[in-house]
Amino acid sequence: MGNFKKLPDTEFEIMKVVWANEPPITTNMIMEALGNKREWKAPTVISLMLRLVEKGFLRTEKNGKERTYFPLVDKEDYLKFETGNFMKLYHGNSFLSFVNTLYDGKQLNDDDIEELMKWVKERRT
Amino acid sequence: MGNFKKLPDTEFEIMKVVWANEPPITTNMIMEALGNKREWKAPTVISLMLRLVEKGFLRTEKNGKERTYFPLVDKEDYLKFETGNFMKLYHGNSFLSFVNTLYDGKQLNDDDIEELMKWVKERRT
DNA sequence: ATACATTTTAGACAATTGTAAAAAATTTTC
DNA sequence: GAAAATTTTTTACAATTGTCTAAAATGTAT
Repeated sequence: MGNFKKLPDTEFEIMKVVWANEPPITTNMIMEALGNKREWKAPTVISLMLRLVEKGFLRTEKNGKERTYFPLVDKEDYLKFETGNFMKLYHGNSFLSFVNTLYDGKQLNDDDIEELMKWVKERRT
Repeated sequence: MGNFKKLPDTEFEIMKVVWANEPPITTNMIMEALGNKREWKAPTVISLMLRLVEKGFLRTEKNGKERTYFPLVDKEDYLKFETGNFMKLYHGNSFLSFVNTLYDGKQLNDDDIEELMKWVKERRT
C-alpha cells in the first residue's frame, strides 16, 4: 500500500500497460501496446522499466535472453495516491471546487450526473 | 483561455500566491506568504517568477529597485486545464472512476455527498 | 560452430526543475 | 556622498526525465 512518489509521465504510461495485462510482462508487450502512441525504441522502454524496478513498482526476472516484469504496486492504490494528491494540490480537498471546475470546463455532462445519482443511491443501502 | 503547459510544482505554488493577492505582486509578498512552507532565498523566488514570465503566466515591471508582477492567466482557466488533464490521464475521463477512487481512499464523506446533492438540485433549476 | 537475429546493458546527452552563491544595481541613512 | 541595506541579475549546479547509440549477451538456424 501507500506512500509512493509520483511517477513521471512516461513511467506511468508503462505502468498502465503493465496493469492492463496478465504478468509476466515483456518489453515487447509494452512496445506493441503503445505502438502507435509512442514510437519508442527498445532501449527506451527497457530503461523506463529499469527505473520502475528501482522505484519499487516492478520486479523483474531474467529468463534466457528475455527479461520479464511483474507489478508490485496495485493500480487502485496508486490511483488513490494520485487522486488524493491532485485534490489537495489543485482543489484544497474541496470536492465541490472540483465538480464546479469540471462542470465549467464542460467535462461533466448530464449523463455523468445521472450515473452519479445512481451511485449515491446504491451506496445508501 | 486555454492551451497551457503544466507548471512544475514550485511555479504553481508561486501562482497560487499570486492569485490569492491583489496585484501588483512583489517578491516579498511571495516570500512572506510561503514563509513557513518554503524556506526560499530571495533569488530562488525571483528565478521562479522569471520562469513564469517566460512561460507567459506573469508579466513584470520594474519600479526603482523593486520589480512587480501581474498575473496573465486566470486561476479558473488553469484549474480547468489541470483538472481536465488529470481526469484524462488517471481516470480515462470517467467521473465514476474518479468518485469511486476518492471514496475508497476515504477522501469523500457523507457531507461531501450531501453538498453535491444540493449542487445538483440547484443546477437543475 | 558460425553467422544471424533479438534483446539487454552500459553509457550518454540535452532539457527541465529545484535551489542558491556571488556580483551588480539601486535606495536609504548618516 | 560614502557606507550600509535591499533587491535583482547572472551564473551555476545537481537531480530527474525523456530518449537513444553503441556494445555485449544470448538464442536460433544452418
